[in-house]
Amino acid sequence: MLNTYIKECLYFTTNRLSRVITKMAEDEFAASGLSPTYAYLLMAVYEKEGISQKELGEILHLQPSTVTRLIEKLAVKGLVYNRVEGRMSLIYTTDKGKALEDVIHECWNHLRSRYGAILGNAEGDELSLRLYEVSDQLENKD
Amino acid sequence: MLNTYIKECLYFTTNRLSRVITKMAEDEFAASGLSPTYAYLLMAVYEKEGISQKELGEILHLQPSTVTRLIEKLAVKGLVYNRVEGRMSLIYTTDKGKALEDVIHECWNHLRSRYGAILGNAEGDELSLRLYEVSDQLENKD
DNA sequence: TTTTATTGTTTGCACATACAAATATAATGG
DNA sequence: CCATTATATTTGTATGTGCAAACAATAAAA
Repeated sequence: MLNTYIKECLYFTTNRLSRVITKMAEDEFAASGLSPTYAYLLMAVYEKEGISQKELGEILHLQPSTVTRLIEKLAVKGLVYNRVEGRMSLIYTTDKGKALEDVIHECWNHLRSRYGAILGNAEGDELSLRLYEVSDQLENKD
Repeated sequence: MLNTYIKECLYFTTNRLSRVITKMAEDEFAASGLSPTYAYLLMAVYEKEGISQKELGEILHLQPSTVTRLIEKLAVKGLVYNRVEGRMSLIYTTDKGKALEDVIHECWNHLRSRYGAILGNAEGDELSLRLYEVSDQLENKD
């Protein structure tokens, strides 16, 4: 049965969940005017003003080229700027960017409690952590 | 700490896992000359020759427009053709498409045992099933 | 039967992400 | 100090996916 193939395939089920949860996240983060990935990037910059793109890529687990593009767009929106330091480009939030911090945090909380309400709060967090670890395993023991 | 935000966010961890497993799947399905999604679509057609696009979308949990595009490309490769029946377009495999059945099945097995070797076979299947259910919950109880 | 609503598919557009190659800067070995 | 290698970023290009609107065909209602 195909259903079996599909339900038993981590590729498939992960991607399906990814589509579902992305939609939910976009919905919640809409209040900030950003898509979720941009919001997360911004959060990383709040935590460390002057963070390098390489570090951002490591935290968000995104390719360097992707980080370049994300920052480009955030810069166009005037939320972030970069200062080139040697071969690195260091990222800082603008005042306009800083002004979003609370909103973004709110969105994050909403999202978390939205799926928490459905899955159970503990279960949601536990699943999330599990997925994080599974990614690690699959990436490294390869 | 941002790390907490990230590890505790199902949006984030799911998408990360999605990128990791997709890469692995693309790697394994390369032997078939198809990316994984195309291979799955083809598997669905093997199971039911003359399946409608709507059904395909439901099985694969993809939007109709996406299914249209997938089929377009499979048709260009000569693996599939469609017969318009009223307002529906019914999909059939060509001989060339049928010739891939075994290869695709092999790829599927390889993929499954590759992550099974890392996560444990039972754990892999169990996780996959769990993600399937979680998707259902998030999609419906909304 | 003509009009209206519903359903299945397609088209136009947009976006997130990746890979590979190019570029630019720094570090290291001769 | 120069030549080579390593590192960080950018650019060009491609892909999978979605949404919204258009289209086509059937069904339901008037």
